[in-house]
Amino acid sequence: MTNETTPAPNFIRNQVRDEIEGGQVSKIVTRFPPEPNGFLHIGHAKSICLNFGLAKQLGGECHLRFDDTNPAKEEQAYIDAIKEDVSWLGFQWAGPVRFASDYFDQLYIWAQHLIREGKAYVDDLSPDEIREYRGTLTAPGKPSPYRERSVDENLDLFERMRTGEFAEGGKVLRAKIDMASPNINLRDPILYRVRHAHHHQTGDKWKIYPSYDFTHGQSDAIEGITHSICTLEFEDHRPLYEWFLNNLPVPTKPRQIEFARLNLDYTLTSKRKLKLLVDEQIVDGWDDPRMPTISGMRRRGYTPASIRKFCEMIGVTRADGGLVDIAMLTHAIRSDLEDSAPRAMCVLKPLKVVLTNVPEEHQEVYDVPGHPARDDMPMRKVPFGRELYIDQDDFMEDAPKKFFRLAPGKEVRLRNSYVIRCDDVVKNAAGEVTELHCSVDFDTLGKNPEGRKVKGVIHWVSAAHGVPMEVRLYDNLFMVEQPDRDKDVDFLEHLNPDSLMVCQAIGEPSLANAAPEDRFQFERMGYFCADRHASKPGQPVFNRTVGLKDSWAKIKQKG
RNA sequence: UGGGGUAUCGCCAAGUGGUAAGGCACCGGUUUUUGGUAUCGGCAUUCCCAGGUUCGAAUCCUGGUACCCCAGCCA
Repeated sequence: MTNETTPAPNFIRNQVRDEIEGGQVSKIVTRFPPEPNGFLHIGHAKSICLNFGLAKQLGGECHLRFDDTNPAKEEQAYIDAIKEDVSWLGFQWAGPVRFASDYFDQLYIWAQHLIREGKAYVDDLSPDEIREYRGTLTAPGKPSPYRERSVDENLDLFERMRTGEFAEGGKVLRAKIDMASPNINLRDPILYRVRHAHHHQTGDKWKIYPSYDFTHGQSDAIEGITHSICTLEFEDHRPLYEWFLNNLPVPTKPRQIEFARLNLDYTLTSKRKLKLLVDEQIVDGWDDPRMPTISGMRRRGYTPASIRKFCEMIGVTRADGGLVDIAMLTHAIRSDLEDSAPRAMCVLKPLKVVLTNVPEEHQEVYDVPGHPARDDMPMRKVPFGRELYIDQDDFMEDAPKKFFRLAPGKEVRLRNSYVIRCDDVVKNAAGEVTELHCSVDFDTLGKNPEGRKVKGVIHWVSAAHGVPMEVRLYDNLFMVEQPDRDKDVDFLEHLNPDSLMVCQAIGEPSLANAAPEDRFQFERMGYFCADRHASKPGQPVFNRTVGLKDSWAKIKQKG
């Protein structure tokens, strides 16, 4: 039922297609290489859809490889979460889950190879000294005094680094390239650093860990990756990526291609900052429905198809600095759920209505379609009686002309039921409306009233049959388009205090036994998803995924 | 006047010398027992700017401008 879009062309897809047609590549192999130091977010979804999507469409394969070269920041829990997110999005990796750490032995041998070739050396400079010697953006660096050590000494020192003889920060292995290069990545980049850390995959085997630069391209080469797709900030690393491939006896020569990362309105796509929100308990974990993480969006009610569609919509380019309108995302989920979500009525902010001309013992049950356009969805039973709840927002005492809902003396259609007229407004001592007395026109069930038009339709729930339930409404986590735009203002300053609103709602009986992750359209209110943690059949808890488009809100705003 | 990139409608984005796709958003009509959906129509004489080449330029050349990335023993 999901309207999966056909793949849009983009410069990478076109290039790979040309290479396949031209015979330069027989089978494409890509990889998605997350570091297990946090949860995946919507920006990663773009990369996942690109890498897995490309492989799928062009008859190749895509690997899942954890880029686990920094044990201090990584955890098994993140590995588990990432695997689940990729699967949930609907992608299967080829072969086993892979780890850069699977290649540590080979990488070590290749490091020794560079030393023997005179292309790598052990440096004793401190971190601060290394920074000084590196120079600046405009000034060239200068060679370390340890740069010309002999091959034997380097080999010996490197071996002793491995066995844990030296302290962290004391020694590093560096490539000997060019300290005066205008590309800072070529000023003798660090290959290995000493880390006496326990690694989630390799345990305590290693006291040294390879850097990203020394690991990534060679891992690609070992796996036979043909196209190593990454984001634009790695563009400056490409000469280094290629330097390793050209100076090491690697089995294949992958190519790195860069694309622009996703920037989304009102959304943070920085793992570091998202982690802060979690650590400071500003949100309820990585999968809080307000988080732009894959798991947060899942819990909010986004479907895998909607996220895939969004990624197709935004395209893939090298143009940076752009900012995607969040409306694109909400459009993607609405268009999916419009077709697939069964309908139900649920009153979020209940206001009691007594139908004075309906007898106490009166009972009616309607058979209502589960979806207005799909007769393959099961019908549901909707009971009706003397006392109902409607939403507070559907009544106004002093209603403007364009307000088509209920007001004193005015008529409105109860969705799937009769037309009623508001006769009396009951208030408490504080002057607040507590109850409405209305009368039913019994000649309006399934037909329009005689001689007049009733334009408004509102949803309702029978008071005697309604199911109380918690419903959570969400708004943007941040109040500004780019919460981390200004370097001098803490992004937390922009937090939206009203990003979560909890309602004690009353839903129609068909909602009572919803299973976790069941999705519905609450008519006129939006799309809702039973919370995968808190919701239980018989005691449902719903999260609002996204509201329906609301043209009344626009009219109201204009005045 | 360090290096590497990018500039096409409010936003995303096709387009690769032959006379500006599409989506989102927005505006208006029709249908509608969801102010939803669906459907119809509108929405860049112009492609960052200025010159130049050409019968013809968003596409080629020259010179500007703006924005993004790089000085982690992070990835």
